Amino acid sequence: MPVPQRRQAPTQADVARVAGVSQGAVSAVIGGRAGQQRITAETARRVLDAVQELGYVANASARSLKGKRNRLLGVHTFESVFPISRMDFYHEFLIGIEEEAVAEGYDLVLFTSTEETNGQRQVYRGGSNRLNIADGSVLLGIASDNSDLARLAAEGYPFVHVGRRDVPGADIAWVGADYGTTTAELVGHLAALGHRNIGYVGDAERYEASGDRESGYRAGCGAAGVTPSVLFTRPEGLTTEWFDGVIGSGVTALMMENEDAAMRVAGFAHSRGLAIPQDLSIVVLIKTFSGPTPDRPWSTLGIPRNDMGRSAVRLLIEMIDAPDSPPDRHILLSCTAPENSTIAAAPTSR
Amino acid sequence: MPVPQRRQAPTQADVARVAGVSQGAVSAVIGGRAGQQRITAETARRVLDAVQELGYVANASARSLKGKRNRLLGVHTFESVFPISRMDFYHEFLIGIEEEAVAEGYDLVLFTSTEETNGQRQVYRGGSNRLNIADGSVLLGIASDNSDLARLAAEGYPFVHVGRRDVPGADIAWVGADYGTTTAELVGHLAALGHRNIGYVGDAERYEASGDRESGYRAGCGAAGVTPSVLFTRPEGLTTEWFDGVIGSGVTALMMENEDAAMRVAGFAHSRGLAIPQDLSIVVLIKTFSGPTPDRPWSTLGIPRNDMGRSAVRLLIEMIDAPDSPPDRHILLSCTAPENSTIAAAPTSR
DNA sequence: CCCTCCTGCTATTTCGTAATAGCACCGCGT
DNA sequence: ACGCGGTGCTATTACGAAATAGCAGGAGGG
Repeated sequence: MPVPQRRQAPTQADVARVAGVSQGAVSAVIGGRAGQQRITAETARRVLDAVQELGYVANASARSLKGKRNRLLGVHTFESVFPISRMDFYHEFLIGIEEEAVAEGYDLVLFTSTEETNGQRQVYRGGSNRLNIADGSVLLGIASDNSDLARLAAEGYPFVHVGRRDVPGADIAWVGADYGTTTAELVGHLAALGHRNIGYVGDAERYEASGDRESGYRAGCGAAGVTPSVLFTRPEGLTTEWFDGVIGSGVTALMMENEDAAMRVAGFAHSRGLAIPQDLSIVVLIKTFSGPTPDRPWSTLGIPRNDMGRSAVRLLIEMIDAPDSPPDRHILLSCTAPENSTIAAAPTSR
Repeated sequence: MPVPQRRQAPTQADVARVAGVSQGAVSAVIGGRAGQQRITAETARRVLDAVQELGYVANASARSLKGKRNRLLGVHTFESVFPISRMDFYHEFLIGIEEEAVAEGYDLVLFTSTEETNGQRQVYRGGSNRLNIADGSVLLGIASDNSDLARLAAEGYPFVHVGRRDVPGADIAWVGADYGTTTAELVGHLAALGHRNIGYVGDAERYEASGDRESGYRAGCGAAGVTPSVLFTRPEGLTTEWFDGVIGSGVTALMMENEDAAMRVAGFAHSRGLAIPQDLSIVVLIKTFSGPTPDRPWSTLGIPRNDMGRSAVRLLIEMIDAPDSPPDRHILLSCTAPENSTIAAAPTSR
């Protein structure tokens, strides 16, 4: 099969020349818009023959130039997209985003050019906004400055944030995980297992999502008739004295926002001869542990990452297609309840 | 503060209107071609102010239609980019590609719009070629068909294939792993461990890379004074009878292209009471096993995936920057030699 | 005082495709 | 014979950016 040795791809004009018709006729035949424009079967055949002969394919740039869209969706992460350490965290989102982009026939632009020397990425760099090259963007990651988002929103650029994000004065579209509900249910589950004294250890840094988890915890405690007990700290802030105090106060279950903190607590428990989960149940609310995978996986809330990625893309495309009648721009997806690996019935006595 | 509600991205014409100049002047200022076109500092300032005010960014489609650069590099895979099953295989390439793109200040376009309903992706799809939107592309994976590549090359589109790829009549740029040399060295290593009878089990499907491995094996045999013995088959083709025959003929080491086949052989060895590697050394030349990670990792050639990704991007950018004086368009990177996990000295007797 | 040269911009064309306006031609009715 | 409507095309324009041609206006020289 001889490959046409053209230096440049054939255009509709080339096809038209071969078929002996005008460029417009070629466009009509290829576009299949027989409704608006009348083409005889004979002409269509000649055009299609010429297409075949020259190996014509449409120039996507010209096509999208006419359509005023690029059919490009941006993916902006505030950290690198494929860093090994963060792989578990972002990878599944990206899979969902890609799957939905495939289904919708969009290409994805990974904004990698926006990285500063410190590894941080920001939307506005040198005053210009590269995101505009895409019809809209999905934003991922936590380390962002709210002002970038506010500005993007103010400019009317279509974007969806993965993870709940409340920016005062701006109505940001987002797809989040419903940590609150699942956390509340989890408290109920622990109460049903006999736990009457359930502690909550939160991160010192508060985000929208961490607030959700905390209020879910409080709601769950209210429903189960358990007194809430909340501590905010960094993992380093957790000391042996604190742990002894917690155990002494009769706590039999801990809900922890931070996996590193949970690892510390596991160490304390071990040194005090307490078994997890027989003596102390532990739930990790979000997996952030940067070290190796522990032998026994934590009981942890399942984040519907794939679904969140897919939903974000779907919502984004809706926003692009119908900028004036926006659909519900805030989507909360249910988390899956944790396995019972580090959850057990409350100890009868200690 | 009035919010510039931009329903549609501003164009150079919009900028020109605000700055009180013509569209051509805006283009000249932005393009920085002060050499050919004279613009006063005052006019340039007004234009740049308007750019800032409107948040203007050039339309990628229009630029590429005109044959200009977008600082976009395409990534085309012939399968989905993030499928779980293939994750190990592609992920590391993508990391390298991303790292280098970050370093060079390019953004990446993942061509996901080219997927057929059967999951296969092709360059020329739906009668159009999307790749044009990027300045050049990195192609990954096993292409079903060489004709796409030949055609792209004939059209003068800059692209680099990851993995060696020889297409008759087209000079395709590629970055490959030097399987041949490492395989040859490996035969020498086995010979030094006392193996005089080293079998080679190849895949029935032959690619450029598999040919490299086989010829490396033959070269290594020649250098070590060992008689080569090659079998091409699918894993299902390996039977107990075949295995018994191989062992009976005195083979003490097997080099296998396919990890699934190696798993089969391990099963046979187990049923015959032969220990790996004490009684039989096995080297897997390329990890393709689709099942769970085995307990003991195979001795296997290390593919420099990250480096291949980075090198492909570097080569691609060179090709884009200097299309007429191409650098060496074929790069072979060394594989790392295997660990001795399933390699041992030849048994003294059996 | 007029002609030339230079400066700094504007006007126009180009890229490939798609949509719209418009134009020849045919057949039919009167 | 003349008009009228329908058919099947062609001609033109627009999309956004960039390159090129060209044009006003001022400076300078003769």
